[in-house]
Amino acid sequence: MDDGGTPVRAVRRRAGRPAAAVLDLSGITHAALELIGGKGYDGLTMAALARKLEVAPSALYNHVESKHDVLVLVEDHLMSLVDVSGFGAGPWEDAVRTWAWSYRDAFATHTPLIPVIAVLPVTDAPRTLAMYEVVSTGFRDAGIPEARVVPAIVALESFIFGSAYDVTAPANIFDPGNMAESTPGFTAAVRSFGDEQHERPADVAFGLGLEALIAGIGALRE
Amino acid sequence: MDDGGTPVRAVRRRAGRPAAAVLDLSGITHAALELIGGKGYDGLTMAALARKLEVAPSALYNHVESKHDVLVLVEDHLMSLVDVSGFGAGPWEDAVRTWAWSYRDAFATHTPLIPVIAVLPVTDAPRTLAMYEVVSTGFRDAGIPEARVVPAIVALESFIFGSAYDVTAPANIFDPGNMAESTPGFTAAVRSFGDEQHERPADVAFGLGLEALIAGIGALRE
DNA sequence: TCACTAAATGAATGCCGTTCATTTATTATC
DNA sequence: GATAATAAATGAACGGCATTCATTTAGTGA
Repeated sequence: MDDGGTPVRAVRRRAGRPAAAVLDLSGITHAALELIGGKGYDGLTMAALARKLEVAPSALYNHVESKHDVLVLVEDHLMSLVDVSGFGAGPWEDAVRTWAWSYRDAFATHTPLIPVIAVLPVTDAPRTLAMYEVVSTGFRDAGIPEARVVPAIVALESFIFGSAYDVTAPANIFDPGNMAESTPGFTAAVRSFGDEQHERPADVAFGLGLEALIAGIGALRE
Repeated sequence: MDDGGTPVRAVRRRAGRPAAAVLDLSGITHAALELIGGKGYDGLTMAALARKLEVAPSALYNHVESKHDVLVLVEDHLMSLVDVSGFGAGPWEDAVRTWAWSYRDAFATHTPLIPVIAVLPVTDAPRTLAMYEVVSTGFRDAGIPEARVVPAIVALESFIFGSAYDVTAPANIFDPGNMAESTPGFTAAVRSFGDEQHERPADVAFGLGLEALIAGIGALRE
């Protein structure tokens, strides 16, 4: 596997503008995704990105203003993996389920992007905006009062972001260890949950919360 | 305001163990909170922390293993601000409301801790564990089946964490800007929401989602 | 008394994102 | 067609970051 550790070019490119541009936003995005796939977000550094693209680190700054821009590129790419196909093609509840599960799954392996998305003006991410257009239209057409569409989506997204973290939590996160005696109620609850689970714990919690949100928001329809 | 920029000590302490210990975990925690209060999490560096405590940066490593440990100290301190007083003192729904709103508020100004909490084994944070004990007992006593207590809490927490980010989002985050024409459904929804809001937008979304979760989880009682 | 441990200093390390002067090629203008 | 402006690369440098380590000094237990 190419870890981006060693440049493959035989000869160094000499200074100055090359005949054909080496870099573009799409190439930067995909190189970033490869680095993340290999070593996670720790592996995504401007130096490693430059190495993988066989340029000097400073060359990247002709195309992005900062590393934050790179994260936005990756975020907007991932957003195109979110499945909005259910809206307008069946019951609203099913569309929301498909959307929410695919949204959580897309970002569960990209949690470092969550702080970026959560406060990112939609203008900066065209595919993200396109996703909102489909979803908000789907909510309106399902009968959600227009003034409630945005808060309903925000509530669902907040739940999705938090749940994406949960997927990455270690299996023993709730093991009270040697504190078990002083926390009998919690310890019993953790045991009882562990005993009867078939699905992944994170999936049980996500399913439970999602169905509650769908029911509560669905009740707003008129 | 003390920004921790300049050490106040007149004379340098000479090398070697001092007669009385200068540092302890509580002092480190409170100095960290002061730094965060002043300049946010960008201001929380090991060097700034050392400056505020009037020690060399390396001295901190006699008390914590890494900066991550400092974040855990802060996290566990904040968890004691979460209001669990409602459990056992009135209706379950009211207890959950009090708990959830105070939990979200405690971490809305500390979102960089969320990636830390979300994957932190409870053993490492005694106050966090104590909070779970009260909440899980409250859920069980309210009639939530024992095997559902943990996923119910996890679902609520996921929503709370995501919502904490939402509080910090810029006011114009949903302004579609010059893309408004291509996203008419979303643009109309954003307008309609903006027109009639009285509360803070983040509070409307949080209230909506929280009531849905309370209703859905409450329906599990037997 | 003496070894061991705890807690401080201060110097050094390697990595990080970013900036800037410089070089070269393309594009736009007269 | 010359010339100016712009775009895209290199390579050297910067300050800041968390962390490590040798060293010094003081308290502690055998």
